Amino acid sequence: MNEREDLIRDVPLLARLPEPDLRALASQGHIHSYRMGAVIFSEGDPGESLHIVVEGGIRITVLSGAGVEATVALLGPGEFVGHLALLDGRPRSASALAAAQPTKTLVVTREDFLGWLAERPQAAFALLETLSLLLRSTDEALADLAFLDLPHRLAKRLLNLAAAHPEVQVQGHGSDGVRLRITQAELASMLGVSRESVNKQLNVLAHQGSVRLGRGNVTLLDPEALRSLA
Amino acid sequence: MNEREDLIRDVPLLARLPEPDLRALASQGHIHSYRMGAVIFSEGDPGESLHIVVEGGIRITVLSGAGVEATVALLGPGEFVGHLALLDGRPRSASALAAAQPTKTLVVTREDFLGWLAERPQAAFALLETLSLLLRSTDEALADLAFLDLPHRLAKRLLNLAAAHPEVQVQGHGSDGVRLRITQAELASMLGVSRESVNKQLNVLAHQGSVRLGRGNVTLLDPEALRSLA
DNA sequence: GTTCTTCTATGAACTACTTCACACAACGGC
DNA sequence: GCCGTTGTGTGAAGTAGTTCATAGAAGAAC
Repeated sequence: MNEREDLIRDVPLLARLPEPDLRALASQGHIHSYRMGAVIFSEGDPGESLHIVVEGGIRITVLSGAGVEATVALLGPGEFVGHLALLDGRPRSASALAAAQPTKTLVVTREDFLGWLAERPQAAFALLETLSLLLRSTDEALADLAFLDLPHRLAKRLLNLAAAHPEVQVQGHGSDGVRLRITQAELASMLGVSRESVNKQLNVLAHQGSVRLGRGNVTLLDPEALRSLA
Repeated sequence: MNEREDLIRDVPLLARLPEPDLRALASQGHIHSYRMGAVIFSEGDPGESLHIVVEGGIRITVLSGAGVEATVALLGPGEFVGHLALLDGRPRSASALAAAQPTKTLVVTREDFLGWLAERPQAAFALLETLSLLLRSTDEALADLAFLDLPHRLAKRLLNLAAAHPEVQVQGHGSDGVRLRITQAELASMLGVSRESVNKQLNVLAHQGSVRLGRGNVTLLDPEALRSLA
């Protein structure tokens, strides 16, 4: 139970909620398990639940225009998907797959959530504030995409990812850094550009010494240099 | 007072509210007047109020990177700006100017709004749903920008604008259509491309007969053709 | 009516990305 | 160990957008 509560506290949508409310919500959740590659939900499905990653990972994909599948986000433990479904009950706007083996999620259904919310006016208040902040950051991402070129956007995204996943703090052989577990293809579809472009720009950064590249990971060596770029 | 109430009902953020709640909120608002070009608020200002356009128009601008001012939206009567300020009280993320002469806005301050909201748990609920829909549409716009090329985005935007401003329904000399009062430069900065590109693409549409171009306006002649493009 | 400003129109040169093609390195399965 | 798969690295050719330059037409200012 305590583990669930910790998880739910890390969901930005819910983080500002008072402690007892969190506890009550966590106690209503159920744990689901998925095999690697299993479909958690598909684009167009009725949206009925929030999934918080307990173990493993979730890959969020959308079908863009010509049926090309693009990965728009990768979620690790503590991250979540489906928050909008709780509030408006609309169909899923993206698909979610278990990306790592074994993936467990804490599931909160819309029904449970709404029942819980109805008894807690204070919580609705906190949620409004949080949603509004979310909306701001999406607006900012939109402006970035429209106005910034790839070098800027890449630097910004790397810093964002580093801030969101403070997990792996690599130290040793003369260079510290934050290591992001992400492929260049995944970065590319988050940035709305091709894999090759990301690769080239990452190599520019690598030659400057701002990052170190590896298979399936990028290590940020000089966040300050990136920040001045972004 | 009744006029105010009508206005507030047209704000998407508030439209789902029960009638008496709307009335109460409207009665707390004040009418402000601005001369053409007057600054309503500036990027970075503390966000303390919602403005609903009563008469005239508001131009929303942001400073992109190299200090280039871009118009991100144009608001006409019934439209509004500053909704996020009500909820999170963050600094303004864009500037607002009176675009037409004389511009009057109905202003609801954060303080009034929060006081009003505290007494209406039901309203918070409706707001959550609305905000969540807003967030979805912003997410969609983000995906469009990343995946769609200009012809698609332009067609989509024209249809969106037409749906949002059902005002001017032109009929006569053999061709009906919805006329949008917008310059090509404004369209361009909404789409994140150059004015020239918008002009060229609009002319492609004009030669197909889907739209008719005029100075400061675009008339949609064949919405179906646009829809199949978008 | 004349001038000034804003808006539309269009072409030429440039650039940031794209797609395609391919080489190779790392890891997992067996 | 070997092989299939997934990921990185890179160059060549193409393209959708850019900027710059320039022209004319419609309105607003006086």
